[in-house]
Amino acid sequence: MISSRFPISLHILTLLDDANGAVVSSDYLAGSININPVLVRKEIMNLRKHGFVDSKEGKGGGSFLAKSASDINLGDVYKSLRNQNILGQSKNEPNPKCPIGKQINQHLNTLYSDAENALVDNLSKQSLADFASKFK
Amino acid sequence: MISSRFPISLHILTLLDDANGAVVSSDYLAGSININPVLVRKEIMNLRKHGFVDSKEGKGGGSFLAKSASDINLGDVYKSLRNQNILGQSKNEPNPKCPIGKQINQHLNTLYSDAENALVDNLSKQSLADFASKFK
DNA sequence: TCATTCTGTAATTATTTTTATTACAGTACA
DNA sequence: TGTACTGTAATAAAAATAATTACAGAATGA
Repeated sequence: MISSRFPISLHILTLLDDANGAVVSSDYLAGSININPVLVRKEIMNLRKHGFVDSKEGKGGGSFLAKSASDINLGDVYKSLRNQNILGQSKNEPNPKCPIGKQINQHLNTLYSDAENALVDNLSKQSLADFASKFK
Repeated sequence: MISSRFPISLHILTLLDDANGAVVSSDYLAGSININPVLVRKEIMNLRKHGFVDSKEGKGGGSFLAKSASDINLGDVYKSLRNQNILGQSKNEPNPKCPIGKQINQHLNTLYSDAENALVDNLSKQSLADFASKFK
């Protein structure tokens, strides 16, 4: 299943788009998503690192989109969440003495990265603006 | 990340293909995958339910492919693992008082099922025979 | 026929991953 | 200079996964 971080990130971005440039606090975001504010701040940290949002510290601070919603594409958001290669990464360690087990991870990884590319390509067809427009 | 059940199922199927019709015990499978035999038997139960494999009880028993490896396609294997719709299914319950939160799951689900279709279509390009041939 | 070697399956426990909570330093505003 | 935020670490709680134990039932073959 797509990491639950993806819906959180998308939710944040959608709310920020909805705020129309206004600064939004992590507490407000957490309230809408219904998760802990610290988790929100962690996701924002990632979104900021990837240039999707920016934040302002201190009183009256919060986050806002760092670029136009039409310049943020959902495939890129998805990709921003992977450490290396999200989808597969079999952490399982098959028996190296088995001729199949020995090489299966290598083949699985190829399979996964192809499949994941197809998924990302699909997500990339949509911008945050497209997605957010569904709420209007 | 794709459920870790997918690699397990694929591993099982690949080993059964490799066995060339011979009956393979869940202990042997578990040994190659390096997981608990009971987990293997559970996956086999699912694979059997979907007609990919069949099993023989009792002494000398085990599992074997129920159809030709070229008639088993990886997209179908993937699909056999989902309860309803694997990928997304935001279990998160956003705040219903928030105009965005209220409807986001509905939009996420659409997004997910499109993306998942793209992924499954990609996997469907490959049969078990194609996959297994990489090991030779 | 009966000991043996399997499967099927439930119940329980252990482990890992995910999420929430607490805490507090630092920043900016008024 | 108090207040309302962010940033971040550390810890605890909860949930999801996986392993283990256990045992009934099926098929085989000595």
